[in-house]
Amino acid sequence: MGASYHQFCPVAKAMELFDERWTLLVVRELVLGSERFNELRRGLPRMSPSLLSTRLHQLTAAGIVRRVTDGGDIRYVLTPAGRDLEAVVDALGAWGSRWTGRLGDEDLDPKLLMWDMHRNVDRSAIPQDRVVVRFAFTGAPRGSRRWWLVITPDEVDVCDVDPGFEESVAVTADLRALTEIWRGERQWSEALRSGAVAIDGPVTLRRSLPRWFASPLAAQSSG
Amino acid sequence: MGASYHQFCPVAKAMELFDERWTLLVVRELVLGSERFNELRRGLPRMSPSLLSTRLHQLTAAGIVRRVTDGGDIRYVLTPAGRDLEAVVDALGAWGSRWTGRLGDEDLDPKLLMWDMHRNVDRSAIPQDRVVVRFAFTGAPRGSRRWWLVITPDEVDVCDVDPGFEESVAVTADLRALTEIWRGERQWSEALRSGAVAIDGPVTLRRSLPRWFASPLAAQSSG
DNA sequence: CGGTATCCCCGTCGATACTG
DNA sequence: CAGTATCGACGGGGATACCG
Repeated sequence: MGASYHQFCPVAKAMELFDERWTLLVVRELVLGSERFNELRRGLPRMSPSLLSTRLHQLTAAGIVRRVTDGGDIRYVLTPAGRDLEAVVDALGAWGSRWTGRLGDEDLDPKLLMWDMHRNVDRSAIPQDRVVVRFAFTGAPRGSRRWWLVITPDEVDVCDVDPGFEESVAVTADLRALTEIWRGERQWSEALRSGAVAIDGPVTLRRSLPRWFASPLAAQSSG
Repeated sequence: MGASYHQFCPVAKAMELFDERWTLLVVRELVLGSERFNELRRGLPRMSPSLLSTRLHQLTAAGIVRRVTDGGDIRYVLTPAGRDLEAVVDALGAWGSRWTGRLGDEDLDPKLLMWDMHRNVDRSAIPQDRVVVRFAFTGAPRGSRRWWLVITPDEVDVCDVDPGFEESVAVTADLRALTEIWRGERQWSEALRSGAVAIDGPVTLRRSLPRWFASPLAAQSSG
């Protein structure tokens, strides 16, 4: 746990838990629905596994997380106290959207963007059963420019190598542009018009693709 | 500034600012109305002046605080971005009230309690012009057991030495009990009945004293 | 009153490797 | 998949002294 502030103020008591690096981002991942260790890691790629482990222990000790085992299956779930933190995460996210300004180049991460988009696919907006979307990012480092989302009724997979299936539609995008769209700071329509993003494929897919991805960030900043 | 998380998520961008020790408590003080350097220090007694200085610089660079000078007068005021943080502080305070459990002994601080009470006196609830309240804390370290609040129409002063004026009413209290009352976790009536707190003085003053102090913490946890 | 300067320690965190 | 072990650096921040 973090050091005590020696204050009786509830804000101080709360911040004793949350003023340590990564802690609230772990909570964010749990609020977003991740439950397994390596699932959490994918949402927190720059966090070392040992530190994630430490944080999960701390959050468990604080009564925010419960480690649930079922056979070999291990999941981390929020307790009622943890679920109540959604209000804190939301308040921080709302403030961050409004006031943190333009993203730095170091904040752009195709892998993380794909991971976040993949878990917010709105299947009901997709007019076919199985769709393969290829993403090509300009302005991303070599080796993380090409990605595929394989969307089936049951699941959505992220691949960084060609999965082999025939691609249904291709998105070519400036990494920053697509990130800003995802954050709700830019419109698909504007980005397509300006050429920052291009969609290639059958017209029905091309037209509906922007609605396949239901960004919780954009929903938040507009709501 | 804190190190980057390399994430585009608004929660991460916000936490880059607030995951450093003390930062959000400085914001809390500003939200509560403190404006001068040494006024902030009184609300953050365990924070070194150099660190407070650093934090104020960081908050200024982040567009959360503005340093306003008028002659020799220097004040720190929240910008619109800073005022928007009130929602974050409130969410944290609400969560902290509900879930941080019993205070540790190290969280009890008569000086801080007096400072917080003094700035939340509801003058309109006091039936006289000038009132001197003496506080005697049991369960506090020698040297910080006796305090006085001198309440006049214009201001409220905290003293740790006898101010000389005749005392109007005296409160004898277990430090933890009064702190818990202040946090809204206990009722004056119950504490008086149980003997954890005693009020001595003229009956009119004795009866109305609990309403003189309008705790923002109690208001929050009940609302 | 409103800060800065300095110093040093200790703990956090990051990196990497490794295990059941 | 689900973590633990180890190790080193680096810098945050606590304490104290001091200045305009």
